[in-house]
Amino acid sequence: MSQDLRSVTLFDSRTQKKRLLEPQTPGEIAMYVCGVTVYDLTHIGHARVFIVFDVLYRFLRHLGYDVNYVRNHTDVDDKILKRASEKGVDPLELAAHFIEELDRDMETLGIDPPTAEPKVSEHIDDIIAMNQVLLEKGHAYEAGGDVYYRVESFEGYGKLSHRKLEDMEAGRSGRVEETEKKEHPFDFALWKKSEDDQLGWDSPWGRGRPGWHIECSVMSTKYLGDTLDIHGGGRDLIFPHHENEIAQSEAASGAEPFADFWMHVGMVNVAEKSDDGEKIVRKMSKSLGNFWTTRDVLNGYHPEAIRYFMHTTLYRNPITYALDNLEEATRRVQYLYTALSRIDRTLDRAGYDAFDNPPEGTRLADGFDELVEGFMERFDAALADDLNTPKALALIGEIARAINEATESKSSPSDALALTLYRLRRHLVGAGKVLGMLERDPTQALRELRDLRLKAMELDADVIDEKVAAREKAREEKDWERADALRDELDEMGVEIMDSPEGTSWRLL
RNA sequence: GGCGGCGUAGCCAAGUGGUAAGGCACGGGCCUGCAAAGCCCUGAUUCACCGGUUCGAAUCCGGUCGCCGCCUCCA
Repeated sequence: MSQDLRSVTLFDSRTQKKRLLEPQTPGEIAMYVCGVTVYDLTHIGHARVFIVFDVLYRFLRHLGYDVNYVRNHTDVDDKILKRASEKGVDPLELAAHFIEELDRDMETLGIDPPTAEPKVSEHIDDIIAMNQVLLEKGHAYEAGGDVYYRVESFEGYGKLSHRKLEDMEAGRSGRVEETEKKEHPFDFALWKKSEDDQLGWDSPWGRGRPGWHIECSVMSTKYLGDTLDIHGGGRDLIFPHHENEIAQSEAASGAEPFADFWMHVGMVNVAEKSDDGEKIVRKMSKSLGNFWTTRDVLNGYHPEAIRYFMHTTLYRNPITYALDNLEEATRRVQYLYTALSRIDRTLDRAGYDAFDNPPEGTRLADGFDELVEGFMERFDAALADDLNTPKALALIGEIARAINEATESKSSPSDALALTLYRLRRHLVGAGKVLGMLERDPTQALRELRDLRLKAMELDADVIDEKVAAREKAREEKDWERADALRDELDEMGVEIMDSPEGTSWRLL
């Protein structure tokens, strides 16, 4: 396929510039994203990466690209071995368990499954094969059952992270593992010897297991070829993980570049109090122990609210996880779904189910032409500019405002207004789909949002409904004093009352 | 010490050479029995600070200050 697809500009971390995405095969995209080392539940830093690339995946397909999206699970790793031995379980079973948990969280978040999700444990032979190639080409050496990559053999080492081996030496200060086995302190393990009681596979160098970086080089090229159009992951993977992947892949295949675009997602920060009471904002990470699991956050907030929150900041910038921000995002999602439900209500009033085939000669209502006609183009342009989701959200907000404006009147809508509402809904839902939002039935979504709040506030919907009903009765009797007293009671509980011609509804704040 | 990023209204956050999107909060109005929701109006002569380039800079260059990330496992 090579018809006119909208051109997409992305920021490439290697060249540190925005550039036009020009896939090797027109119309097709080969994309690889580093997944998670599965020894625990995912945290929302992982969730951010998954959401960002989910949007890219959705957007590229929305434009008509055929996307081959591979995201791995690292299920063989020393952290997994450590955790498994602590718990006295089999490492591969531990990993399998956390892959299931990850799948559960990502499904809840509405992450579309990638084309393939390969695991290290299923590619040991391929890893051994790439090691052999690297050994043959002199880019690797064996040392006492281990195999190391010889960083000085690769001229471009450092080209992604923009640093030189010499510069790193200056700051190393004993932090890089030095063994007498290594020729150079920055040489890294492609294969590690396993003790008898450790997980391992037979290899030409004895029983062992893969090093950390090799699995991504192997799996990406196996599924997508020697040159990827896009390779992504969290910012913190730039060095050493992605730098090492380049060294391995380019040295093994001889093809350059390994990836045309390197995309890196900014860190999720968290605000904390330091020891002396100062407010500090710093990176969320396992090693700092200041992380929120995706599961925790999902227990308190709607998946679409989490997605909305992630979309409020450009993917490359850091984002600060804060309850206020999640709550604001929740209210925005509520606002958007409320707008959708207003359309249904208004169209129902006029007896319209849909407006696929508007009556002959029907035009848009006055004042809505510009917004309705150019919308998807503007929306696509926002995302085509390096995934500018904040701008995309602003545009979505315009549609919702227009819907609310168009549904202000309590009377039956004209044909023109019905058509306008129909088109606005299509835009809102269509744009939402690209961001992985607004795909639920509005009534259902609003109920889900409400139920989450009920749970968080430990309230019972029946109790609220009773009070609301009692207030409605009082209102019918024009007993304003009693009605207002009941509303005050509800208000105390955090329940907000909304009267409308269709009756009284409520929501939680 | 090396490399990279950021500093835009009370808060969150786009914009990166052509004269400051959007959201939240605040204030005013419409609607309402009163509210809420929704809608309308309202806020930065200014983009950390100091110089420079330019007809023109938040946007480019140099410097200063502050914050953050990577250089060790990390998404």
